[in-house]
Amino acid sequence: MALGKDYVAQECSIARALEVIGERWTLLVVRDAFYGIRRYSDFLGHLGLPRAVLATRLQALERAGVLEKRRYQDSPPRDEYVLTDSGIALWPILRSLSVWGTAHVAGTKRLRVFTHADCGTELGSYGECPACSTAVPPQDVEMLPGEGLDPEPSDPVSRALLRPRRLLQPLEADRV
Amino acid sequence: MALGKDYVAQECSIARALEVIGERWTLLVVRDAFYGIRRYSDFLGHLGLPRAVLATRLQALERAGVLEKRRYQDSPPRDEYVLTDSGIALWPILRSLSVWGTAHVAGTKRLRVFTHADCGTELGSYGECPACSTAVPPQDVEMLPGEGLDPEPSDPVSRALLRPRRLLQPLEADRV
DNA sequence: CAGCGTAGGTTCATTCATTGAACTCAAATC
DNA sequence: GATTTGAGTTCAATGAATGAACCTACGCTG
Repeated sequence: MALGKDYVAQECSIARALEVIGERWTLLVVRDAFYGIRRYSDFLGHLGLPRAVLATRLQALERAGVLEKRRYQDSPPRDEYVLTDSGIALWPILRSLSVWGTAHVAGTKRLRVFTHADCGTELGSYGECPACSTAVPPQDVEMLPGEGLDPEPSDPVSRALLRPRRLLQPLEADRV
Repeated sequence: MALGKDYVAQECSIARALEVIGERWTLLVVRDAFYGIRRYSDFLGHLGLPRAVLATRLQALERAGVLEKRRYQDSPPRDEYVLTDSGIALWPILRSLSVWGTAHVAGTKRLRVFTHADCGTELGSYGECPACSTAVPPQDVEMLPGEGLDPEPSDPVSRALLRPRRLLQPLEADRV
């Protein structure tokens, strides 16, 4: 988001946050990173966005310190994009967006259910566990498919995401 | 956000939420509504966005049921835009964005401080009161200027917002 | 009552971002 | 040697954002 056109005039931490994660597709890339997606081609296949936009977003998120690019093999050279601590701190934002979307956008069924892995209780509005009354870190969140989800999606990433899984757990582990 | 270019392929409540509030400027309009701004000209002066964009956003938010347009005088006819219950439910999203922006975007000082009006305690990350351990509804949130804020802003709306005030309280009440 | 001011918009040309398709490049595999 | 695969970059066409100017209905002032 560039100059004059950016939110620079805004003395506001919300505006600053939106400078980083407010562009089109950006938060969906971050969401996918929470789902365990780490590779360019998996983001591409799952999000269905233009390659050029994905490359731009990944670079911007890396520069902002939300994602870290790391080499996972040398020959051929391949990199993966992993959430940093700063990126993991975005979880409450995604959680509150998801809660609001389910409750207030017409026709949104429960598509995914998030539970506290330790006790199986469904998370509250802020991502806390009502039973244990603690904030649940994303590592301890279990994601389960909800009723509204297509049971036979065409792309392999969506198919892998139909299985219950921990947030942040790399997708490679249980690829079909 | 139109077709093919929208997030329709995404079976995801986050994507649905972003369809409504994910466009440029939209969340800042909503933020201003929480600050008590209700009139076209006040949004315009405070946000500094093009009039055409403001008109488009206000209409979209009204259609989505986030804002309600209501006539507050008949001659000349004047309308104001007020948050609906669905709009007020966006508060946790704004709160978590603000917390993340302050903590993780370089150089962001505390610009505004939010406290539980009943007890004066500063809100926690999710907008809860650590002292009373309850979620604080925006009506009960007091907003105070932080250190990083310009003490002599040029536009009258920013000047009015330097005073401590309740969220959602109409700005007209204490206009300078 | 003529002229000016004001709130709340539209319209318009220019600039900028997004899209979708095609192209590149290096390494691995057939 | 030919093909495939991952990870990009380049490019023309489309769509959205910007900033300025214009419009309209009403109220106010002299």
